[in-house]
Amino acid sequence: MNLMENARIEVSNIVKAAYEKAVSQGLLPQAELPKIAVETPKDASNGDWASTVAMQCAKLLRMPPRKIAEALVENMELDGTCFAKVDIAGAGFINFTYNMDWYKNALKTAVLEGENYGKTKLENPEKIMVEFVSANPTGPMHMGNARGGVLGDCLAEVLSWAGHDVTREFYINDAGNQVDKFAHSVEGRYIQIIKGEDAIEFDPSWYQGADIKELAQMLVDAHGDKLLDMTEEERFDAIVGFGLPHNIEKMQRDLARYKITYDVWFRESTLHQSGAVEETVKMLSDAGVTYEKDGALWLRSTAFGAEKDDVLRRANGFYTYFAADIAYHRNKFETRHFDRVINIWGADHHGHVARLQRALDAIGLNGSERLEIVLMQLVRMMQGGEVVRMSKRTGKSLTLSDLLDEIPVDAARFFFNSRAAETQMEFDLDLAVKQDSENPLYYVQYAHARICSVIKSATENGHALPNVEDVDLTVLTENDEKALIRVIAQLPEEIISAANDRDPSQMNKYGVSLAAQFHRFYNSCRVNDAESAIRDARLMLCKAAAQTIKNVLGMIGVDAPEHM
RNA sequence: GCGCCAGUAGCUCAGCUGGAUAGAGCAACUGCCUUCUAAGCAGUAGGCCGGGGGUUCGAGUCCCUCCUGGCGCGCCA
Repeated sequence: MNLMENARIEVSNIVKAAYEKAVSQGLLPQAELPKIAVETPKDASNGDWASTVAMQCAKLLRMPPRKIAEALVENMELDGTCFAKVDIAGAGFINFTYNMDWYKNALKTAVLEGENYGKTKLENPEKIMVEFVSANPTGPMHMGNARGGVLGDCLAEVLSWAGHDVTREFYINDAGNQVDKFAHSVEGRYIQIIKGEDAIEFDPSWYQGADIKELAQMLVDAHGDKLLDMTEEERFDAIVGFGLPHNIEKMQRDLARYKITYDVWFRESTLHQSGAVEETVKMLSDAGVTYEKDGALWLRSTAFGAEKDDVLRRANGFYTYFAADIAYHRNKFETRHFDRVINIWGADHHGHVARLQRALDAIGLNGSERLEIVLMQLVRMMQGGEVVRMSKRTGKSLTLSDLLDEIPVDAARFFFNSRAAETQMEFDLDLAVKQDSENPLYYVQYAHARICSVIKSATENGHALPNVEDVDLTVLTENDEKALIRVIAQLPEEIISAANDRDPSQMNKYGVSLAAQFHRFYNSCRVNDAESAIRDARLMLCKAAAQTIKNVLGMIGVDAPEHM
């Protein structure tokens, strides 16, 4: 249990005990109290914790809130708790203030736990898969993938810090219509290269990106015109067999450059080959939720509240992406035994969330509870004050590797993790390139570098970091010192909250507030000029702050530089 | 038409399960380096929290409704 959670429980217990005592003295009427409301005041001058129980119960106890608060506070026992004092404010707020022991413990915990500070150990960790990006291997990754990549990677990391057993997975859509389209696009360009532009008319359904032409050229370089002699099927296999692995390797390289590595790359085609798709569709049929119409096999989605039924197997005999997706998720739950699966999807896929969950429900996998989808709004790219349209057809899209050519990886990662998934983001490339010092990332990194510099300077003056057990931490009584300790102490709860909300952007916000409090401390409290007892305690505080920043930045996947 | 997400300072956004005078950053203005990194700090200015109803001790937060913006509603993925 972390210090914050512990304090919350103590407040609740103190209030409950005080109520019992007040009742026994006849100060308050006997009643069944609701769950004691405990919160952290926004303004630290109102104490570290507050209970609004007095207002909450005014009606129930038929007394003015302040009277209730007075009766409670009179009967409160703080000995043995982490609080030094309690007082009443405003309409009847009961405010609790930490004692020095709490500060001492908080700081010591951070120092001793070091690079593990913030981690939670769960008795029953969940086995969670985070599936993210899963871009089509038919072309380069775009800016939406850039955002999804960071959100997924950071979410996975946060979940893992919160104590879960996390697997990162990339689903490769190497089957279906998109692959056919891809093959035809490359084939067309291949023929154009061999026989000339006029030999085959450009088909508007082709992908138009330069990458398609490059692939065609590579095939020409490797095989000359030999593909023309093949049957259509052989040619298709040759193109796909070369093109997809080529693209997948490129995606892996780009993602590695983006500091994302996956545990599993899962191919959709394996589901078709193994018969898992067919088998899954049969399960749905056996469950009685399908029917045939117009030569196709349909899922009775309307029975689950959807507006329309969905096709599982097309009239041409091929399974739809939806059917494969059900099979894929069945594989996640049934074959690989994940307790929970979290997918990061673009908001444009929101229509698929419910039907996939319901289809899984229908085959007994409880998708409504165990499959969670984080919907991410797509990113609007701005350049020169104009929206840059992303389009595979025109091939004009900005790719992930373009982005990384323009701005540092850490800046991109921090930026894309700075907002919750559902907020719409604008990405101004012009600003991102030049905006260095305005970027909050540098604000946080700067705090870390500053601390390292302070510690280095201490060491150079013969004051190496002492052992935390040998330092009297209770000399840290300045407001900015205590405020910094309080922020540091929040880390474990911040991580748990980010994990539970599936919102890793909370870690960015926390990192900024931590850096801000350090900068304030730095400006008001000298470390190396202070007398030795205070200097040592402040050095400990610096060490804890640096470690906390480093852990937070590490979670986001960005470096904590020692000097800038 | 239906569904999902959003609407808070000039701009980009925080605001946790309803709580105390609604907060940051950028932009503007004023101070602070003979002292550990000024990529910093302190301060000033800037707000019918989209509109209107409702719920209650108390609403930016919850409910209803309307307005505006983004995205969906394929035998594509």
